[in-house]
Amino acid sequence: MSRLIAKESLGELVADQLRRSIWKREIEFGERLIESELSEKFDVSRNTIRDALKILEYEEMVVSKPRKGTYVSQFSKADWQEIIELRSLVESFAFVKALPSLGEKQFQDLERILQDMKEKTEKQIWSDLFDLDMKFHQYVINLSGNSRVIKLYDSIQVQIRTFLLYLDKYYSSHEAFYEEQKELFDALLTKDPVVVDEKIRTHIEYVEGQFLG
Amino acid sequence: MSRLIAKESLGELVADQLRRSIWKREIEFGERLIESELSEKFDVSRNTIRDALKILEYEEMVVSKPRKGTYVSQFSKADWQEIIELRSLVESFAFVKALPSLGEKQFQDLERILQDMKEKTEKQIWSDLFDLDMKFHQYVINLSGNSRVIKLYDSIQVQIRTFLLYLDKYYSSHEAFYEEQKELFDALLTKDPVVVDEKIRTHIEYVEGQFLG
DNA sequence: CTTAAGAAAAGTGTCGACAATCGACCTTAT
DNA sequence: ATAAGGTCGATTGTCGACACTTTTCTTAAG
Repeated sequence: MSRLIAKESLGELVADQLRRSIWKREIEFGERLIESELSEKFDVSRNTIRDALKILEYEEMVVSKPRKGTYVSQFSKADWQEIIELRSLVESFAFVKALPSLGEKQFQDLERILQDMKEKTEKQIWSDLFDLDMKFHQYVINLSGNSRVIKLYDSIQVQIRTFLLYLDKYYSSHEAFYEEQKELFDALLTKDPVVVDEKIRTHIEYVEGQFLG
Repeated sequence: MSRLIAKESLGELVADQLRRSIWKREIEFGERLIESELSEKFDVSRNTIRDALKILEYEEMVVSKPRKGTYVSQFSKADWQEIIELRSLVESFAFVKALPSLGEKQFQDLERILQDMKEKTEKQIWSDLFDLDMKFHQYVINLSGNSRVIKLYDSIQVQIRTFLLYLDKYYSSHEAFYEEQKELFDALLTKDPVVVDEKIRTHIEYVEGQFLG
């Protein structure tokens, strides 16, 4: 990944921290982020903070109104629908496009991730389970080979991660979550574009849609 | 300067200027952009220039390597294929999604744009023709109602505009360009999702694909 | 000549300070 | 009591300066 080649800039580092803080709920949704405060807290210049906020803004994790300030995004149901719609579109496209690149090795890698998920399912550790889920999807997307789609998905995924954090309150069964993923894996095994496309859409709808009554 | 109207930040303003400069070929593809030079040229601080460059980077109009500098993007054929692929995906989705919102008024608006295109076609003014083409597509996309898709398309469109500027060297017939657009309009009139989806994909392929032998 | 090492120049990353703007509070006249 | 208008503190927008990295130039040895 490009991030490993070029050591992250200070701004990206701060953005990572902030993102995690949001995920951990140390920062509330809708909360206002004040540059000078953050500047002091992270012990970097306000300028660097602004860089970080711009990254988060690109990911739609924060919204900033000129001369008003920047606030942590509050996702409405309409927002989630938009995100899911976009994710579904991009992901089904990328998955189908990745099919030709799925060989022995790739399936083994994916199976390993699935295996890890099974463990985490037994241990009931939601956050790890989500991370693995994202890893699984990202792995396939990367095989699609369209760098712009990959980059786009990266930013969608940040939002998805935020969404899944909400989900754990509503989504009761770890096992069902795992089973769903397994079915997706099986769909990939068929290497049939129509099957995969169909499965992706129902998968996303199943995993995420049920929250949006 | 007395830009009292300026809702846009100084950075965005500079980004606009730079974008145009690239389109006008006042700045070459692949050229290195030096912050301090631009800072002097536009008479703003280097910090503001950095903001502008970040915007352009988001649009993929420039590429910047940490501590190395930022360069105007040089699009390879592979890049164009990626862009066209992504455009095709996003646009066919958005067009179909916009169908229910297409009423009397909307068709009239579109017809007017088409009319303008006809004029420009006769006058053989490529750049205006392209602008109208983009306006047409954007109009429909906006009706799709998914703000994330709209935002995504905005950034794709900047690249498309750059592409079309290349195209005019290879694309000889103004009339054919107009006729294609007219067919797209007719497809919309049917309000049939399958027809529209199909037409969008062939339209984009036709207009842009032929350049990529 | 070619190449390597090191000095100088150029350019980017980061910082603290000042200016412009916004929002809350207070005053005052109806 | 309330609404228009003014004042002040808080916060963002913009700037110039310095630190550090990369590139270029110089020069001397092989």
